[in-house]
Amino acid sequence: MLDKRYDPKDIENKWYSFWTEKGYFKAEAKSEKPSYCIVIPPPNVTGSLHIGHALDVTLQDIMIRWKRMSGFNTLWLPGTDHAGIATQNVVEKDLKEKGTDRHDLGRDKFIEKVWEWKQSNGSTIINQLKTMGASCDWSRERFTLDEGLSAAVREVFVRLYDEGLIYRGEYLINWCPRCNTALSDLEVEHEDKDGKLYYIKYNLADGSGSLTVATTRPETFLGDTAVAVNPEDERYSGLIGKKVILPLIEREIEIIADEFVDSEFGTGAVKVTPAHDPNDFEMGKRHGLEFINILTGNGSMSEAAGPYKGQDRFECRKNVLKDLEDAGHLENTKDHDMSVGHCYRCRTIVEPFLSKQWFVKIKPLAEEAIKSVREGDVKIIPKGWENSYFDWMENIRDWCISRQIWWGHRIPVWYCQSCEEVLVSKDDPEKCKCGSTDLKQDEDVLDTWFSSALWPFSTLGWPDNTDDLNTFYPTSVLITGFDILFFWVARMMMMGLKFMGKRPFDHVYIHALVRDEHGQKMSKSKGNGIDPLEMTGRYGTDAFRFTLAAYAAQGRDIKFSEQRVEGYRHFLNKIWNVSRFISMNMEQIDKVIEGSEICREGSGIRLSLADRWILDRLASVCAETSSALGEYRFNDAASILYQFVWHELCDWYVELIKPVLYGEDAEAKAAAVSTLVHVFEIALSLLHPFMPFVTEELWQHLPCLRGGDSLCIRTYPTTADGLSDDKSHAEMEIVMDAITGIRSIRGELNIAPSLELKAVIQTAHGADAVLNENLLYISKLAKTSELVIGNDVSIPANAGTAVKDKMEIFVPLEGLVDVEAEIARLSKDLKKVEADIQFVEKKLANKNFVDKAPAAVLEETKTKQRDYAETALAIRENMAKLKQCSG
RNA sequence: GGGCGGGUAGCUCAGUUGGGAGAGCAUCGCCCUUACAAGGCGAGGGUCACAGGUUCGAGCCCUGUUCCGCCUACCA
Repeated sequence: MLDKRYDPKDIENKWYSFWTEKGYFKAEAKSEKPSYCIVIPPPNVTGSLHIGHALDVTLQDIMIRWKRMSGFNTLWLPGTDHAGIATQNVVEKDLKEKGTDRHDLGRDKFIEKVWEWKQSNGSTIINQLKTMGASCDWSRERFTLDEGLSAAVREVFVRLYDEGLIYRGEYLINWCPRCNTALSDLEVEHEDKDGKLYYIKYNLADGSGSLTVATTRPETFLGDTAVAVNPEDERYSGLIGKKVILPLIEREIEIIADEFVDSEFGTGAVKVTPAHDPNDFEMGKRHGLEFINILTGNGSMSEAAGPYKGQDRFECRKNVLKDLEDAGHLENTKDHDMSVGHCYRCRTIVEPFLSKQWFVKIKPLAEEAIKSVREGDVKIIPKGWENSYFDWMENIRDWCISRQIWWGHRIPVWYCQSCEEVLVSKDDPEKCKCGSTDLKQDEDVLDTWFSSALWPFSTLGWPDNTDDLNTFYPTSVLITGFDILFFWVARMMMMGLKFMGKRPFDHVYIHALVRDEHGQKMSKSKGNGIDPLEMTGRYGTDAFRFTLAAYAAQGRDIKFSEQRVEGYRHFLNKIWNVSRFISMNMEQIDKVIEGSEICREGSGIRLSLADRWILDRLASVCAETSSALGEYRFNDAASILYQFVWHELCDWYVELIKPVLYGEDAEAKAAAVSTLVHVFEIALSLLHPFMPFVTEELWQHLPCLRGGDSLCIRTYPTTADGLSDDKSHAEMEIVMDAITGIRSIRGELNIAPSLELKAVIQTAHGADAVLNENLLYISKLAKTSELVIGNDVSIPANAGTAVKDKMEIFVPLEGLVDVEAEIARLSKDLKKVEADIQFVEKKLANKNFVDKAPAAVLEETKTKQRDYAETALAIRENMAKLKQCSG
């Protein structure tokens, strides 16, 4: 016998080991079955599971388990990302604590250290995925820096280079002075800040006056090589071509005219610093200006900064301002909102920095990726994200892919030290064309996202032509958060189309971001994160998973509330307990009838109304669940199942069959228990993708297993596992009306549930036959001692009443409650109905409505009018009778 | 600067072609009825942000306002 309460701990470990030992998660490289494949968004090896992963993994696992049960050759391919900068930062921090750094160690030793770190810590996140129940094929686990993937990276680099789509050049890029590396545009996070706009006065070289420029970064004036004004700006037209002298350092620069300058902004004159500002960079090129780099890689001032050399950039800003002020050159300071770029790995403010880097010429790749979505080859769900995708793709700029770090895919480019030759090669070259063996490989590594862009095919064996590749590419769906739509999804699109000639996935499902209660992104630095492992520990993985699924409405962020997890833990407990109830009653019958037999038309099994009703509901629920999952409506699927299991199966069906189970009719008992077992088994199957552990545990306790050794490979239910039956559905509703009617009278008048009541039901529209055939349901569920039912019954005078669709219910109150209370209750009801009547009659009095509304709507309204009138009349009569009694 | 999403019950959120607003939790009342008190039964609770418009009819469609969140941008 199961415990009274559900305790998830042991159960989760037990079944996860069982599944993996049996190899249920393993995909077949070749199969007759249709394939279904998801590649996991590889978490960083440095990472630990956060709630975003938890959501991501849960949704993927739901789809994978659903498809696996539905007969697909299913592959969920797991793995991790080497996360260049992040991982290097972690290991460097370790080294720092030990009083050393990577430069002391040297490149090879350092990389060795990182691999050591990876070996001992890299599986943390993988193990956490397992605790979430992820049914990945672990035999296919990949790492972005493993041998196969590295080969793919080199293949891609070389081919793009050969096609002229990869080039090297000196440009202004984003530089993180703390990580000491270039970053792509995407790796810079902008943050709005209340800044200042400083007005600096530059004297004209000829002594004829001065010119004032405005800037947010005053220290960059040290690198100014011009001042620009708009050619149309009459204020400055006489100054173009003249020179000004930079204060403090006394350098002469020219005043130039450029249309870029906005005369409205600041003073209309712009200081031009070509080596430290993207606009100025362009202007510098247009006008052939000098590029003076005033910074070093670590953010301190360079030789070119003259007296400020060696100062930190922010220290320098302070000093420059002070010196300018002292010299009378700081004319004004105004508040100015601006956005400042930060490194997405370490939050340090990034600098536009001139350096030699590798780039991907991306427009040609983007064009194909745009086309693919535009033409519906790849579907993005929800569709709203397509706009963002197009917008980004259409305005895309070349991708800086080189990083000045050590951990990553080293750029496969060698420079001959004897001649000028540049060798780009998949394999390490031994000698140059010139015969020299003195080759030096490029020091830089590739952007981590370069390798993850290849993930959907590199993990399946590419560039080799493998069975996996043939079977599983294109993959079925990519499930991820929108935060990496550009970083990753867009780039996979480009690379997949380019190198496979086919889309990487059929669907992209973009799920919400999990935020805290204030709608803030959860993050370590804010300390507002919810630890998923804490959730699984406290409530069990299944409850947590179900919560995430129930939250996952399309196109809306999740503001996570722990209370809701608690609610779903109660749901698990409910399921657990109905299972106990089933076990207890199993012994009542000799043999459980097979579900297939129960649901077979003409099987000859005598099913009760309740049996037929729950089987009808089951058929609908099977259909609705699958259709919701097919459209990625996870929250709908979850709530359909919740509603069905708790309220229909537990609250109604179990209660309805109790009288049969405790009765003497062996045949009815067998039918009821068998139906209960069947419906429960199907419900477990439907729920399994959402809550794999508890459903497996309970399924294993069921007597007649149809699907084999494990629920996770049982066939997913379809409508054929239920029995559609409109008639029973309609009849059951009549019975339920009678029960809820009596319960309502009892509840509102505070009559103890234990007290048995007499009830008189005046019926219409054939309800009498249905009710009379099902007296037992009503007497047990509504706790009645006597039931009088008919189209023409004698109505008790002093009674609580309820008016329903096809019946009027009377519960004699003699001695039970005071009549005044019931009159008060009825006048409340009457008020409600009278408002209804008013509402409907107003509509019908409107000529426009009668003329223009569709016939069906008009008819419905008229029917309502009649029904309301009847109800109101009945209530008034009942009140009158009560008043007579009391009066 | 541009774009996107949102403002629905005390809280967290659903609401799929426009026909009288729903769930879970919380609240209140009655119950320890032998699957479950992590439970059962019953009940209360909403000017669907605001203002216009289209329509016989608007939470839903259109316009504007406002508040919140996010994305994006070569905003000196």
